[in-house]
Amino acid sequence: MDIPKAYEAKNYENEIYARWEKSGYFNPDVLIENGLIKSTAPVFTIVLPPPNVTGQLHLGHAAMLAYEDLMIRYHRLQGYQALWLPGTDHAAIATQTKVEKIIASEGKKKEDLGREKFLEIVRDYVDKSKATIRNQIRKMGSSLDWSREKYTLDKDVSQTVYQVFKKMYDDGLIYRGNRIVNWCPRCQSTLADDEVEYEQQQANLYYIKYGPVVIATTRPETKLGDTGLAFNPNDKRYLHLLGKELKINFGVANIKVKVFADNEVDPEFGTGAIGVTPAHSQIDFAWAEKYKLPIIKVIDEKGKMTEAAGKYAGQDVLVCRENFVADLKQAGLLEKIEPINNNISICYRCHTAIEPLTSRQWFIDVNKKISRLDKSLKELAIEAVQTGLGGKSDKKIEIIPERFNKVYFHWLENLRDWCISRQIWWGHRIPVWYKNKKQKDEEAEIYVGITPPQEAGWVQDEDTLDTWFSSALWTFSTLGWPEGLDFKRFHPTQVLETGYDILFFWVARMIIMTTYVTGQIPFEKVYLHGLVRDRQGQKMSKSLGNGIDPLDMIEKFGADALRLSMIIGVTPGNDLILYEEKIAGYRNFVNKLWNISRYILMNLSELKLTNQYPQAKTLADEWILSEFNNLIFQVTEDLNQYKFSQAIEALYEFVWSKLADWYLEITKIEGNKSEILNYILQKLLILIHPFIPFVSEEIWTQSYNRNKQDKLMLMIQRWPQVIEKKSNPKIKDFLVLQKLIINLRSVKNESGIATKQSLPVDIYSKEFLSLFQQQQKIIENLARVKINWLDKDSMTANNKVITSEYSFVFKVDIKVKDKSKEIDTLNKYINGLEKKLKNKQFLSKAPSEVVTKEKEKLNEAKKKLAQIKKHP
RNA sequence: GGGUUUGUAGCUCAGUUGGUUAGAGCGCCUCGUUUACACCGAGGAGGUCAGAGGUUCGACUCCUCUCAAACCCACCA
Repeated sequence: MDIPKAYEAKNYENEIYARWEKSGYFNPDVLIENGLIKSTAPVFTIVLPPPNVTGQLHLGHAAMLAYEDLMIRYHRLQGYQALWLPGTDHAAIATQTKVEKIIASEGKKKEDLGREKFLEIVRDYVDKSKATIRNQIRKMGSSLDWSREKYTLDKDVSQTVYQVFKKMYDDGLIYRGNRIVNWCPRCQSTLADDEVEYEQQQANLYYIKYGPVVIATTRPETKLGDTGLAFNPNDKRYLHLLGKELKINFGVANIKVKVFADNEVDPEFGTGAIGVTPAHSQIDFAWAEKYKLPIIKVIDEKGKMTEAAGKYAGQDVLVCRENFVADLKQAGLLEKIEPINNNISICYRCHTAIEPLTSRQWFIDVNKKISRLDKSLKELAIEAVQTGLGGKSDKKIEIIPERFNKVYFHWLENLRDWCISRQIWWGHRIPVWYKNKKQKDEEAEIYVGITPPQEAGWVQDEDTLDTWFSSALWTFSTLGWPEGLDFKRFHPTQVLETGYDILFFWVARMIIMTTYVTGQIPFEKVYLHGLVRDRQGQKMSKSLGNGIDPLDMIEKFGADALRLSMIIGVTPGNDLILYEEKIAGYRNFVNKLWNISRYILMNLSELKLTNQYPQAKTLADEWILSEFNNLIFQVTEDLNQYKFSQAIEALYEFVWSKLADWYLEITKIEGNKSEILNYILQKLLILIHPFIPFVSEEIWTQSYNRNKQDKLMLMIQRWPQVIEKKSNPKIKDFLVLQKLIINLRSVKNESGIATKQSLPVDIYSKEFLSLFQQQQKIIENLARVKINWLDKDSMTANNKVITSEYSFVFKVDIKVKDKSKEIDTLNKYINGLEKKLKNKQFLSKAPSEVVTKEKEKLNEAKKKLAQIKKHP
């Protein structure tokens, strides 16, 4: 048989994926059509978190694909209708920015091209990018149903987007308002609150004479737009001013401010008095609503001062700041400047400083009660996780790990209205038309619809929707909501698996929108994975240059090894540290499995698919079958509880430490194991397939599917059943046997005796003599010794004797290392146990089984000690 | 300011509801090519479980505090 010694993943993986894909079996409908599962089989659905169309596959994606494919393949093997639905996201700002950069390198600007021409270029770019990412996803072995692939800008998906917009508008949940928003002057667009990041910065705190008081501010130029003066109600310094309207003279400009007191003012900061600028600060805007202050916008969308800023109109914000401060100084109004550590808000995409300003935008009202439900969006989303919605999807959403519940609730409770309009071109254009007027006109007559109004002359809103608006609909917009058969079959989905970093951006918003639109939860479980970090624990990123390219790793070690490196030792919600040696280590495991099957194939004339439980003929057989049975139980249990790491660790341990290191070695001694090896290999490949699909399928092909028939492929086999629940009492005998062999090897090794030299030993055991005699061949072969059985009388103190915890004794005519250290630790152990057993509290309060156990331990230890002392 | 997580062998991590002399992989040391595998085998060294208290008959495990690291939310006008 010409099976290579080493498994070279890259020689097999592409061909295997092609076979899987060609079979059509990623699509549950095809399995039904072929009679491989019943149409009544339970459903298990995951929608793939759609990667951005801009991107290359990175390790975050790779991890996501590994976990999701694992779940899908497990359920497919369990006989479910397993649907994993692929798709991509148009990623509005990210994509537009990327293409802008590309055309900029050719010296072009999007404004010169015009909207339509620019969008054409973006579409071309997206087409290419999509093809790349699709193939990269395939490289990981992802068993996605490509026939159902979706894209956020697909016609039907877009249709759903517009439909939902209209529904929300009709329900009064979407409104247009002139409110404060986060404005990115570079992107020239609004951002949602959670798209804003913060960065610490050294800034100046300017103390400015402000009529009768002094205020402190880091942004003097905004003071031109002040309409209020605030202090804390307990601050007696300013109480006399409460309710007054003050004229403030800045020398170069005059403003009018209303004085009010609010608990949110910190009297300790600065002078305790604040100039309030409703148009350019989130909290000031809220105060303006509360205390009915006028709103004066002094900074525009380009980051320049407006007409309202008087002589500074048209200046850049920073230029104005400089000029204004100079003017204040001149007028003797600048008291002092203090350095201060300040958090400034920046755009999460381009890190430009955010300019909060008022603007006429579209918002989703998260607090308004939906009349037919008498609940707000916020309440609905909380309910979905807290108690469940009742009705068809009465399950409540379970977040794994659970601790993220708290984070989720906290976020929702503090959620403000969500600004959904973006001033960029790439995305879903807002389905709103204005009659003969420009959208800036507040009084414009509005038409909201899925299609444009019939009459001529209506002008569509220039803006597009926040990319997360369409992503929020993803579980049902991809399944043909509301009438599609797939929607009825596969929604709610079972699991959403994604990174915890988009819990708010995406997961929470899906819950908000889906519960509102469909009355169902979008998914039953949320499995959150962590971030992939480098060896130093740093986040992998392009700018740091510490990123590992998953495609390189696949090329070098194979997709299976990469998958293992991201599953083993990883728990949900926790970050994972990845580096090349780790992946190489798991490549070795894959190779080990390969060689195990190689050995089996070389020794077995024939491999047969069978469900016949094999007959155990020897102690070793009993042991391995019992261990394997436990393994089936363990892996199934762990996977049902989403403990992926524990499941594969159990498999790893079985394959390497039990099957390869012991049982296969014993087959070389006992021979004639085809029935058992056939059984174990067959079922083991099924158990391990969700973790390492490629190598398992390849071994399967060589063992059970040499003609490469679709219907015989591993990916559609049935998950093995646990045969017997009780553990076999004979197993303990095998453990004793192992112990003896390990002890013998240890003696040989430490005495410097060559492994291959067959060492003569005398063995005596009171308890296990017959066991050892029965297993003599195994002992002699595995430990490389020649046994002479002793009876008790022939024991003498003259020979060096080794004891084991199972109270057997063997003596050999060689030097054995000093035992004093072992005696020390044993003595300590015994003392501890004796103390414990003399303790009346322990005897009375501890459960009797524990006490018995401790007594047994003490006896064992004493016996052992006695034997060591007798034969030092 | 509020919150979360983490701290166990040189490194990466397990350790189920408190009941072993605390485990694994990698790395390290010694030996080794025996009918699959050197991407291997055998043996071995290595830990006062961050620290201090407390609860308990008993704590790596539960509670409190301290120290250290990472992250999230709010935000300083």
